[in-house]
Amino acid sequence: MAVQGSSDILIDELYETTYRLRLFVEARLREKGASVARLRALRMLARSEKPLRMRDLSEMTGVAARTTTSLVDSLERDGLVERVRHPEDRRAFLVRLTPAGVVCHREAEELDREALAEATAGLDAEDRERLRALLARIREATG
Amino acid sequence: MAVQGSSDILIDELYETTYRLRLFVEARLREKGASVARLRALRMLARSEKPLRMRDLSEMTGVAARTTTSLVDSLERDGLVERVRHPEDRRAFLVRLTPAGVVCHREAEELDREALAEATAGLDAEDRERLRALLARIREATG
DNA sequence: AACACATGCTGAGCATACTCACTATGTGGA
DNA sequence: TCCACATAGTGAGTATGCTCAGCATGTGTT
Repeated sequence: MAVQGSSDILIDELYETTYRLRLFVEARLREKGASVARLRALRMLARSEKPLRMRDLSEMTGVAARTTTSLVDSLERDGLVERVRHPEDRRAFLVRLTPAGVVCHREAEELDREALAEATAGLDAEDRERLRALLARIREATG
Repeated sequence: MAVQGSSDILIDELYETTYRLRLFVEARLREKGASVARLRALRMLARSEKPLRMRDLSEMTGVAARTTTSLVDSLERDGLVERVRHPEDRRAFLVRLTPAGVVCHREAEELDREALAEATAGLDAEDRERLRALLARIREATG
């Protein structure tokens, strides 16, 4: 019982830490019209040599296809990406960064790096390895 | 640069771990018509001697007042809680568990304990303390 | 008593995620 | 060739969170 009680608290702290970290990063990204979800998509588009299909973007960012539709809608409204018909597959769209999207990505990436470095400043290399190992053990247990 | 790159990965792992853990727990709670958000509210109502004001429930669960309104709407639709007018403050409602809510809470609490114990089964007491300390250091850096 | 301000809750609207159902299109086998 | 099945994207609906605006009510001050 005492052991179970202690995992409750531990997991609460894990949730709380992740939540606060997210707020911390979101607050900085918002200044440049970005967000964690947006940055993930912009990053994949920037890394890719060629425009990406919606499907590929979904898989690379790790969210459901439907979520990508909404996200790309919003990025497109803001002029950061554009959808182009796939030249060979008429079902598909290709998504690519606009010049404004390239700029937004670059700035957001910089802010993200700064924020994450700041958030983990209290951890040295050994701490990071230790944390990584502990998190990996939880992931193993949760499939 | 290498250091910043490594915090990226570390934080991604933190997000990923929390996300998967959430799915793991949600899947179990769903069987009983509960969820993480619902359980948090049911738990506070169960712990309290007296019915709680919406405001108090918000503070105890750590979410915005508006979020509590929607959550209580949903719990009320499912017959797990009920709103009663506050006898002295006509602006306020008191929220209390119904008998069905008491049962749902008890079952969800049990499933939650099991799931969390399972998720953290790979960690001994020392690991937990270490993880807790590392998380605390991130929280310190993020305000 | 009356006004100013604070508090309690909810409507409206947004962001991020999900599932399920559907349309349009591609593809492989009979 | 044509039918069955798979795949690409999105509409509809839901859950969980947020902010801002607004109404009703409480409270304290003059």
